[in-house]
Amino acid sequence: MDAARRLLEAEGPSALSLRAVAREAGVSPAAPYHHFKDKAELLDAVAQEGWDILGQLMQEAKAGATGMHQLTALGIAYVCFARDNPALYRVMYDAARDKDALPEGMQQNKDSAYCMVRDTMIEHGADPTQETHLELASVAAWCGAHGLAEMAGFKQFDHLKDALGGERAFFDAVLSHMGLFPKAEPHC
Amino acid sequence: MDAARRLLEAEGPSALSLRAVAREAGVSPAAPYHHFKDKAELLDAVAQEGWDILGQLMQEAKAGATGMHQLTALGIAYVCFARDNPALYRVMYDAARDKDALPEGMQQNKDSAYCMVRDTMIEHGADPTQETHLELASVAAWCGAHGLAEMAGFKQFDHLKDALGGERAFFDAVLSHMGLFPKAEPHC
DNA sequence: TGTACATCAGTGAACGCGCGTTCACTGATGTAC
DNA sequence: TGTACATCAGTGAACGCGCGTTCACTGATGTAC
Repeated sequence: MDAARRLLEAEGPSALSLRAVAREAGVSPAAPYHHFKDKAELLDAVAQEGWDILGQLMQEAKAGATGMHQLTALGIAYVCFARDNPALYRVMYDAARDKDALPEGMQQNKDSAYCMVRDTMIEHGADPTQETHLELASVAAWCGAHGLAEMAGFKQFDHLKDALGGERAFFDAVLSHMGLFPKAEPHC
Repeated sequence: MDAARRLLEAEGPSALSLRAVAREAGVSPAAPYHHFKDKAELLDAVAQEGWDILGQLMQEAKAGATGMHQLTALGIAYVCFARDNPALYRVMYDAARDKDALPEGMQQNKDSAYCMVRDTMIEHGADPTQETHLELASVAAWCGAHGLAEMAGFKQFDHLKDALGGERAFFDAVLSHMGLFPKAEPHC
């Protein structure tokens, strides 16, 4: 797993073959089969690790903010994770697309990234009895953050980052345009 | 190009090799090299075709709506395009990510998908002199639509689609939660 | 109207490569009696 | 304390595969004089 993570950020998602991972781990091509059924299982494990890390980072981000700003902090943490771990982020969503589903438990586990968004909305005024409305707001926020995460690297938006005074300000400004995320407090 | 498109929707993006395209076109593996410098050039061409089609569909969607609803119509058209051409959509963004940029002209050509969003906002009240604000709103809308396009296929949201009475209603509800897209008129 | 030449889209065979996976196997470590 | 056995993480060689790309070549079509 360590080798996979190392390789991923060094060479990108397309370099993540079973053989390459074994090579990086200093081990024969057959060795990984003692730990994973096949390539897909290894990739799934890497992806799951990614979701766990994301959840953890978002937890920390939430703890470092107050009130409604917690929601923005979650969004920023999400986008920063994607920026800092682009290859891992890709593997996470590739795996999800393969199964046409986000990882199981994403909507159940209290400390999953998705549930944190939902819960934070409830804590700050969303009506938990309006189940559909609440879920829609969470999905919308999730979509917005994911969209931004994917766009953020494009050159076309460099001039906006400059105009706003940095990448973080850009993230903040885009998210706050979505209505779901209030403008952030001035720190990261 | 036709063979590439056919193959893409039949077998998915990972099946889109030069050899496979040649095979699908009923031609030898070397033949494509008379039309494209290498594989990347073919993929770029396929992606560009995708952007053109997307722009066209959005144009039509806009023409079929009135007032502020045009913006929602654009968003829905975008998401529907991604749903109907998932593999092509993937190739488009894969190519963009490779170059860290959306296709050139995306922010210049009047009839590009991105500019249509921007222009439609201006037509319906956005202040064209507040350049940064206007661009941020466009980017936010684009991010939201892209995020939704990527999430829409996940099983986790099936129950929301059911609760709302269909996929289109789901798209509409999520987009309207983003503040940038007013609720749609009741048609597709 | 002919002739010479250039262009073009194709062929088919070959290259070297990295891949996922399987196989029989080895040696170290843990465990039951 | 010894002995027999099971488990475990590994080896290394081999398999068949599809890939991108290159090569010298072919035949049809267009064009200049």
